[in-house]
Amino acid sequence: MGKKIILIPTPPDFDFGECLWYLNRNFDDCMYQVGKAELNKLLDINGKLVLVNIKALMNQLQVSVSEGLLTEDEEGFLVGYIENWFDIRLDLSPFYQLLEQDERLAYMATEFRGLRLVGIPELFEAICWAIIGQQINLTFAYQLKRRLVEKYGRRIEIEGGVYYLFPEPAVLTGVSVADLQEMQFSRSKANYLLIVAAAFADQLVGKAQLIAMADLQIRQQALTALKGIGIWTANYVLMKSLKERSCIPFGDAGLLNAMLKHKIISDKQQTQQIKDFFADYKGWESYLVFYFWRSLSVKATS
DNA sequence: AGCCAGGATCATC
DNA sequence: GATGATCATGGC
Repeated sequence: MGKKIILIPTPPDFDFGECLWYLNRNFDDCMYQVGKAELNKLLDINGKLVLVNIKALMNQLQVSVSEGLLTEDEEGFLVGYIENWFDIRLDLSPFYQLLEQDERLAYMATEFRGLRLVGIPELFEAICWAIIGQQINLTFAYQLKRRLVEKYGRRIEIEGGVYYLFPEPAVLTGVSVADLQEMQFSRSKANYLLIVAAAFADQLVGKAQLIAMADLQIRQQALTALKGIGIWTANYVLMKSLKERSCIPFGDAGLLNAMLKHKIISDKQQTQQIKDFFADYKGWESYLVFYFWRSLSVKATS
């Protein structure tokens, strides 16, 4: 790998191991590779394809890149990307205090401590991933994403490993519904993906535009204006890509199962109980959702 | 075999 | 504005 190592300081309530475990839980995500205590991901930095390697040491992340030298700006971009990806610059102690007030959830504050809301910084990727994941099980969803990425995404090969970028919108606009159906996307889902790709290619939608909007409700409206994006998808995307703190993907199958599991509801129809429960987590709704999702995967006892 | 999956849309009441 | 049917396909 590259000679230069970039250091990113991390706060006390940050645990890279917990984040890695989440990334690697039971699924096969093609957008990164988790190794033993390290993470590799291909990034497009200012037009350069750069394989990034991340490890944790003491209170910092050690980041090295495959390409020779990055300019100061490019390095700044990379650091910002990683800080955003792992939501590093956030004090989680208020959230843990809230969890500890509920005996059903208090264990999360210790077992999951240091786990950050792992995001999807690229907005286009986040939207596509949310659409892919609509109404199908995650195992199948990850398969679909892999087929899409391996067919239409840019790639590099380094030391025998193959690493991918998520496909560009402009590439997907040249793809037909039938092409995607061959990969076992449903017709409607294929349609949605192409609509979103066209909107991005035409610059009708973008992360900067979304961030510039006045508030959460306006952002939700901007997203749900696109066919195929309902309120669940909008909230998922805002949580994962813009790090909105108060997004609740109501109706989410995983969220409902987690709330059943923790006996916060006894029936998936109890929408009012769900809203009431989240009312105590103002400003931390997204984190609570994320920790609920985390709770659905169980670590093997060794 | 049958229900479920990190839903959205459209028609209809 | 609420509900219900329909879509679509693999996992378990």
